Amino acid sequence: MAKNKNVTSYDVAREAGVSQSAVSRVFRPGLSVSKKTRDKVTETANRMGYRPNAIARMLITKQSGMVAVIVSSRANVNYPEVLSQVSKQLAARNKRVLLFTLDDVEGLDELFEQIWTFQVDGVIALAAHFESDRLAQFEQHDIPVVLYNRNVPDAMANTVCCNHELGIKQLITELEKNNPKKYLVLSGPKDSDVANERREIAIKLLKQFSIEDVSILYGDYSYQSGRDCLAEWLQKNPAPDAIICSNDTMAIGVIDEAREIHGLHIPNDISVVGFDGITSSAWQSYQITTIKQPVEQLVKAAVGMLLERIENPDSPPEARVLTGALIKGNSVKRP
Amino acid sequence: MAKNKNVTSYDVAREAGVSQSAVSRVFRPGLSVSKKTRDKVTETANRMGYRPNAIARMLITKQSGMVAVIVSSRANVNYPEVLSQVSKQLAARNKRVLLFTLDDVEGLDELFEQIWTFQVDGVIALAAHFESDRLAQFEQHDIPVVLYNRNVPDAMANTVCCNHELGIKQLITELEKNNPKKYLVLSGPKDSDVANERREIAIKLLKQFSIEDVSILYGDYSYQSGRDCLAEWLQKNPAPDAIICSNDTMAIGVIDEAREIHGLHIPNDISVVGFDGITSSAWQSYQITTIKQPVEQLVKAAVGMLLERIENPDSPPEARVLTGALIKGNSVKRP
DNA sequence: TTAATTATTGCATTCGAAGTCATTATTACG
DNA sequence: CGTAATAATGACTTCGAATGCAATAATTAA
Repeated sequence: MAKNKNVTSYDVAREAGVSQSAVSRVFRPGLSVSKKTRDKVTETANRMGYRPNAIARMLITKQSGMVAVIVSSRANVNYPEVLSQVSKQLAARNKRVLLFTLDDVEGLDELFEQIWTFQVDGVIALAAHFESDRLAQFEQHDIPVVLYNRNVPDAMANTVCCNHELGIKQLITELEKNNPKKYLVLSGPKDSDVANERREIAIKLLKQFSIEDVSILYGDYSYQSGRDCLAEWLQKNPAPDAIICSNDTMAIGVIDEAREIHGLHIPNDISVVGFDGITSSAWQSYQITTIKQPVEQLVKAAVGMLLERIENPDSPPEARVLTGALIKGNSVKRP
Repeated sequence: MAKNKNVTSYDVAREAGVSQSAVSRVFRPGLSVSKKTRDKVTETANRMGYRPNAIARMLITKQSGMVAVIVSSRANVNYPEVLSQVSKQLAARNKRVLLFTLDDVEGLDELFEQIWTFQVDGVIALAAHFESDRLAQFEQHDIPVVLYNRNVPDAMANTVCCNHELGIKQLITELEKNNPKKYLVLSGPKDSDVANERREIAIKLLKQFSIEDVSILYGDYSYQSGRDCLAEWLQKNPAPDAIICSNDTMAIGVIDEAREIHGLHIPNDISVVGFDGITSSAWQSYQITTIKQPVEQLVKAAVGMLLERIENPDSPPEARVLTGALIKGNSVKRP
């Protein structure tokens, strides 16, 4: 069996004594074929090792069955988990993932070229920043887009995002139980939308809690930047009471630096909170109080919206905001 | 400009007053076109927003320009880094990544179906286990395969792998500096080829070092399994002097468990080594002595071999073994 | 049993670019 | 300036499956 290679529907048709159309119909669901020919074709196809050629099918149906997933290098947040969820859930809906990684804005034009030429059915962008004219291009090409982990109310694209405001409010509420005096906010990079959003929300909420003594530091989401920022701060200032980090990775860096280099005790000397709920945030040595992103549900929402948009191109853009779970770790001082 | 959608080479040809063949030639490198027509066509194409349709091109050239990357769920080792490297390096060689994730062996048939129908130019499998009849299928379909992070000498596929034997030898040499009495080997799961290889090599090398008192534990590569295995061991036995973990993640689990629950000091009470050199192995709280996989070079080798095989299908299978770097952390007792 | 339906089938065309081949325009050279 | 060599061009075919439409077969109704 399975003779492989270049067995076309014509070959099967000839062998089975039917027309090529008949073969084609057997391999498309819900088309009118008699049981007799169906069996005959199926048997012959199996015997000859025939598989419909997806490329040819794409060409005629104008559906590639592929979804472009754009991963910006900034999106390390849960990257593996998100990506594997996306792949799995798209597979369940009979779509494949065409993966694009994006390092710098330079590659953007090239990336878009690729997307047009591959005629993908849709796009899921993980934490990538697209100017609105980029989004307009997708519109022009009739390619539905879902932005994952972005919250742009006015966009013409669908978005899914974790509820930053609620999450950060919960974190601050935790921190406030000890009435810390001095707050530090360790933000992600200024060119990251998520980082900016988280930072501004933190500042706004702290104001609402009537806290004025807040300093802002800027890291780049990395472990090392968490360490560096804290080290630099401690060179000229006393230790703060609480640090709000824009992600868990920096929080881990902060904790390591505070503990190992400066002999500070977490949480007694400094309370630290993170965001994302990455695996290592729960490790015994850190046990960070953080907001766990509901990755599976976020992805489910993203995939669902995308497919809805593919099937029904006129459905209006939608923003889905899901609530993360507060993880009470051991990085915030108990009253 | 950029009117988009369904602008075909015929449209451009008509508008530019040339034949469709001419348009096609302009967009393929190295074909004979006069400067005049080239300019005219390029201008018209840009004005009309024409992009060659990759699907149609695939059909006629029988080259999809896509490489299937199969990620087994077991491959968490450096997953994000490897994947992003693969994507980047393939992009540089003008190939795209079609991503498949593999959870269980159940999905394998379906996965292979997909690969045939999508007519990918090649396959890179990350730490997936394929029986030899599976490999034979690739052969039959004339699809080159590279197995990443696997070392199967007799296979008919290309393989790239880190030098486990050398790496583990270096680790044992480090450990031996203190003449530990009791060794534990914490292996990965029995159904993982890499885990089995690392375990057997460790056992063999320990014998060569004339060490007989070795116990084997089995984890599943996860943090939690590292903790659980050590906890279980310590219930009935005294602490060992050295633990060889098959990956860094389990080593981190072991360290956390030893330190936080059992009050043991690393490295003074127990020396621990890992393997892989993942980011978190270098975090201040762990500083694991480990072998760092040369991910970039491994990927470069894998991509290089694959493309070589695509261009020259008759080139013989090859196994590339690259040497990892010994990272001297702080998890092994100094003499 | 026959006409009217309905279910199957095959023919021919289509998707969009690439490549073959024969034809025509250029250039080179004696 | 004429001829050979070369470059450029377009008409036509190809890749492999899907589908509209007309033809035929199977069912049903009368």
